[in-house]
This record gives sequence, C-alpha cells and structure tokens, in this order.
Amino acid sequence: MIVEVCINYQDANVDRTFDYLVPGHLEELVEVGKRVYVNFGVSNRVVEGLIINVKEDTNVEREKLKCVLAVIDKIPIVSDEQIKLAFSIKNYYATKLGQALGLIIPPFVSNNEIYIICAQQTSDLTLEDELKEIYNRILKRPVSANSKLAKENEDKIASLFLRGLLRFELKLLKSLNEEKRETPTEPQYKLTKDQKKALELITSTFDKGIYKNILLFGVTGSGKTEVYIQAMRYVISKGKSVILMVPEISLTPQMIQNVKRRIESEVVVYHSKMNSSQRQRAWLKLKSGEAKVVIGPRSAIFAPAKELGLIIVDEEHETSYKSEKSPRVNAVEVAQMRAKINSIPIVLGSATPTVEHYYYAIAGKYAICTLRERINKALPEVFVVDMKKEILDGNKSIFSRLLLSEIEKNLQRGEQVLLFLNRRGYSPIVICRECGYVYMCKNCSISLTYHKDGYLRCHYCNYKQEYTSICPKCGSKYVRQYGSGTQRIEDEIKTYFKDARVLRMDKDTTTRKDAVEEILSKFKSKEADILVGTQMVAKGLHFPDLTLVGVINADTILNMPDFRSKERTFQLITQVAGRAGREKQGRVVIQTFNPDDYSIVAASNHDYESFFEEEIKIRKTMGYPPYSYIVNFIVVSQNEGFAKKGIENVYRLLEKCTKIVNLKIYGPSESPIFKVENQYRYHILVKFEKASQMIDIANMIKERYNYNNAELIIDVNPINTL
DNA sequence: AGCACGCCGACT
DNA sequence: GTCGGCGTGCTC
Repeated sequence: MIVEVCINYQDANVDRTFDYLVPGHLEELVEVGKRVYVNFGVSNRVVEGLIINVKEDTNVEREKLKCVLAVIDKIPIVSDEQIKLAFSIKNYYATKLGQALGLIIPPFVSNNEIYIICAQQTSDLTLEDELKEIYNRILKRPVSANSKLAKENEDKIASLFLRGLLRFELKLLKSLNEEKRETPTEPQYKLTKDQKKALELITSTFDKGIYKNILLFGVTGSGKTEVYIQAMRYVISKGKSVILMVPEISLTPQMIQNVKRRIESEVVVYHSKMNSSQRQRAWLKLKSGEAKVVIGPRSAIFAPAKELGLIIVDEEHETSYKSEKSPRVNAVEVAQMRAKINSIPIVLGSATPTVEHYYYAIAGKYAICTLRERINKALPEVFVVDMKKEILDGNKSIFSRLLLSEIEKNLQRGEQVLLFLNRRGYSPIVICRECGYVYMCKNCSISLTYHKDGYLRCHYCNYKQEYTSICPKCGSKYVRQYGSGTQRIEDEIKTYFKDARVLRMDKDTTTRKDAVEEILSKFKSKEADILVGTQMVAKGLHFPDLTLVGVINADTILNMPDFRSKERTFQLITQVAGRAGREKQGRVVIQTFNPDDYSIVAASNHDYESFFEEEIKIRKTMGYPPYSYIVNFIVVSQNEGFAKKGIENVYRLLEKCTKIVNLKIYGPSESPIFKVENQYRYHILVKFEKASQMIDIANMIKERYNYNNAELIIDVNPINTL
C-alpha cells in the first residue's frame, strides 16, 4: 500500500507530492486527509505531511521509497471535498498545494491535538486507555528498516504524544461543562413578492442540485437577511449545511442573533477573536454535523461544513473578502469554487454588486433577483456639496455650511449624526514649511500620520516616533500638519457644537476586545449625538434616530490610482448613505471637490444602473475586468537590487509568453508604495484575454521563477495594487 | 527549508 | 595542488 503525501503545508519550497510505503501495521490507519510523520530528504528529518491519496502502486522506484513512520490523526482533518478545493485554489491562484492546504487545515491543529479531541469523540474506551493503546500500537513496532533511525524517530514521536497526554487531562475537565443552546422560536414571516421570488429561485436551484451563482441585488433595508434565513431553513430541513459569509463579524450582531434565533440546527460563529479551544469546539461541531450553519468572515469559507448545501455571501462587493497576505485568495472566488465542487447554489447579496458580478448577471451567466422595495422607509435625500465653491466663498473649515446647519438642526431635534471620513489619526501629513521635508516612516515609503497623543504613526507597519515641532532636516520650527483624520474631525466638531456628545470609532478606538460593541451600544442608547468614524461605521449599522450622515471627503478613494476607484467610491457613499433614516426620513451631505463625477452623482441618486452603465463603458474601452483578467506579479526583498533582479527575471519569462498568447505587460516598475516594512517592492501588471490563459501563465511563471534572493508574490485578480 | 554537488578564486 | 565561495537542483 502506497500513500501520496503533501509535505509540510506552509513553506517548503517544493510543490509536488511524494509517495511513501505504508508498513503493514499502519495499513488500517491510513486514510486520505489524515496527517502522517515521514522521513524527508537526505538527512531524514521527521516531517509532517498530509495524505492526499491512497493507492496500490507507484511509478517511483522501490529503492527510493521510504516508509510512513506514524499516522497522526484518528479521523481525517481534511475532507475529500476540501482537498479538491485545495487543488482548485492552487491552480487558480498559482500557489503551492501546501499553501492552499494551509488555508484549509485549521490553525489550531498542532502536533496531535486533533487526535486527542477526536479520540474523545468517538471511543468507548476511556481517553487515557485509548491514547495508551494508540501509543503502543504505533510506537512499539519497528517503523523503519534502519534501526538507528528508528530509535531516534521513536523518541521524537514519543515526546509529541506525551505532550498530547498532558493536554488531554485538561480537555477532559473542560468537556464536562458543555454549553447549552437556546431553542429557536418557529415564527412565520410574510415575504414581499420580490423576496418570495428570490427564495423560490434559491430553493429550486438547490433542488436541482446544480452549481449556480445567484445575485441577490437589493438596497439596504430591502430584506435580504430574511431571504437568507428562509433559504437556510429550507436547505437545513433537507439535511444539508450552510456557510454564511459576512465581511466583518463584529458589525453584524443583529444578523447573527436573527439567524441563531430562527435556525433549527446549531449555529457556529467564526471570528478572529476566538481562542484556540473555542475554535476547536466550533470545528468539531461542524465536522461531526452537529452544527449545520457556520457564520463568519473570510476564513469561514474553509470551514469543515458537512454535506454543504448552500453558500451565502453577504455584501459580496466587500474588499475584506480578499486576503492581503500571500496567498492572496478572494473568499468570494473560493466560495464559487466550493459551490462548483459540491454542485450547489451560491447566493451573492449586495446593494452595490461588483461591476463584474452584475455584468455576469445581465449577461445571463448568473441568475439575478432584485429586491426593489425598501421595507421601512423611503431612501434618504442626498445633497452633494462642491467644496471648491466653499473655498471660493471664503469657507476655510473642513465642514461645509450646509453640513453645519444640518447638524445643528439634527441636534435641536434630538436626532443623531454620523460623520464619515476614510482616514484615521489627526492629520495624515506633517511637513516643514521651510525646507519642504515630509515626515516619513523609516520602514516604508509612506508619510507619517500625526496622532493626538503626540506620536507620529505609520499606518502600514505601526512604526511610531515622538512628534517634535522642529524639522529634523533643517532645524526650522515652522512645521505644520496638513489634512484631516477622524481625530481632527472629532476635535473640530466639538468646537462648533460645544454641548454635543461625540464618539469616535476607528482602528485606534477599537483595539480592545469589546470596544466596537461598547461604542455602538452607547450610540444606540443615545449616550452620544455624533459618531465620527472610518470605514467601520459604513457597514450594516442600524440606529433608529440616526437621520443625518455627513461624508467629509468623498474624494479620498476617488483619487486612488486604481481602476476600481470609482466603483469603490460609489459603493462606500451608497453604504454610508444607507445608515441615514432607516426608520425616519434621513438626509446625507456629501462633501467633494468632484461633484460632477458619475460615481458621486449616481450614488446621490441611488442609481446603481446608471453608475454601472458609465463604468462598464470605461471598463470596455480600457480593457479592464470583466473584459480582461489581471494578474499582479510582485517581487519583494529587503535588498533593493535583489528585488529588481527578481522582477527582471519575471519580465523575461513573461516576454517569452507574448509569442504564444495575447497579453499586455505593464512594467516592470516600482510598486506605488515602493517600500513596506523595509521590503522593496517591484511589480508587473499583466492583462490577459482569457481566464484559462491567465491561469496557465501564472502557473508557468510560478514554476520557472527560481531566484531565491527575492520572493515572488502572484496576485490573481488584485483588489489593491498599492 | 536543508543538504550535496559543482565549478571558480586565493591560499597553506 | 585544495579550501571554501554560494549558484543549482533534489528531496518519495
């Protein structure tokens, strides 16, 4: 018996599998998805590997074959379906199989912890007895022909198992206090016509057992959640499970509450602040099928849901679904792969769908349902203020006259205000007026942001230094802070409205574990009149008395050097605007220097279609997605010269491809932010005509790039090219 | 990642 | 002559 093993998931610079011989005493233990210990390389290091195939024969010469030393897991920690998913990810994102598996294998799996928990789950023996039995079975037999090595390996493995034995006692104590669960209450909700249609489409697609993207296009407050819940109930009633993806768990407490209350099965919530034992419990509940619903952000798409029947991606346009760390996967794309593997529907919900997805929907590639009505109230009234004109009229304030007067009215009425600015800190640039020196991060090519606590901070690497008002370059004392962040908005708004109670929500005020919930509940219970915040406040929040939203500067995203900047602007304005007047009539004031830009005009008219029409024309003439497929090849090194050499290697490889397929190469050039955390970055952007060509060439470059002095990052379908 | 193999410069 | 530099390639 032979097993095909993927060695050391994460970093080993090998992207192939290896065959190992299974000794007789391990034959009944090996299974696809279990981990094994094997000898690897000339020095026979003991390494961990994952079995991805069990077979009778191999092409490898017998004398090369080594034996499996031990089987680590009692049950597979990765299912067949998840292994298929790993291969899809490897192929599409041009990663190594190990990297793809690394996303799927739960991070808490270390040594034999899973073995221990699983033993606890399945055995009739006491835990300790079973562990001892396993220990004896695996270790008290010859593991390899070479007896010297065998002894060393035994010692190594024995020590791993002993560590496990110590842990198991703690686990035993913990498992005695099992959590209890609220029983769901079975209320009937009446659906609107549109909701009914959407639900029917989802359930009938599910019944057919086919892979299909269903775009659920509905404005904020049109009742998407109700469609999700009823669809989930249907799928669960047929014995299947559901993954519900949300962009950020701490901002969707209402939805989670709703789902928990209305779903028959146990609901597991994944979030980044869970500790290792909470994660283990969640993982096991899904794996065993005890829980049929998992809700969570990006990582939830890798959850071990058993017999998956439906995937729902809420706010599918959110960029947080894309990982910024290598491998740069997009959880929405991964969700599509997983839906395809399982032949199930995937629901993409949004009020502002991505241009690509909407394009596929109207082209007939995806199904689409539109929820037109806003269930409670009319949409808010939107005013666009031209800030050029404000300046011409002598208004030097950050706030337009209209915004100030609207805030005033709101405060008088006892209603609440939300002020949105996409930038934290006090001011983003500190500059010497004598010599022009801009305070820069010493690790990144980024200007430092002045914070109110007297420190200058880099928002890329968190480097901080004390602020001195004397220029470090020329010694002048004419140093000035330019621009505004949320801290400054908070300060200045207090000078205009001295009695107003102001709260601020951004990365700086929410580092503590429950900080987000605390700020939101304070605002909800009307302990504050004005909430100032970044991106965080734009999403999903619902406050009955919030009737005015101010967008301080709509241009921050618009001016980014990215072909999606208009789309992002439209989405963000629409989203923040959606926070106003969810029950009473709301108003929105948008401050901008580009009042005529179509993304801003369309957002102010709540008109997705006309935004889309303008945007798709530009995408077509410029050859951007969905009319092309983009890959960003980035080469990174601490040494500038190495990075440059690396990107030149990539360029040479790409040039050869121009003879075979039609592609457009932009670069090589320095990345827009050249240095990040002391790493120099060069990149080449490549546009392909066909997805298949993109995949082939990205994989070819990955295979052939062998310059070890600089790391190559392949970003397929990049969201952020900075 | 490790480790060996291999092909060039400055040394006992 | 040979010790060691690290480029290249392999690991079942």
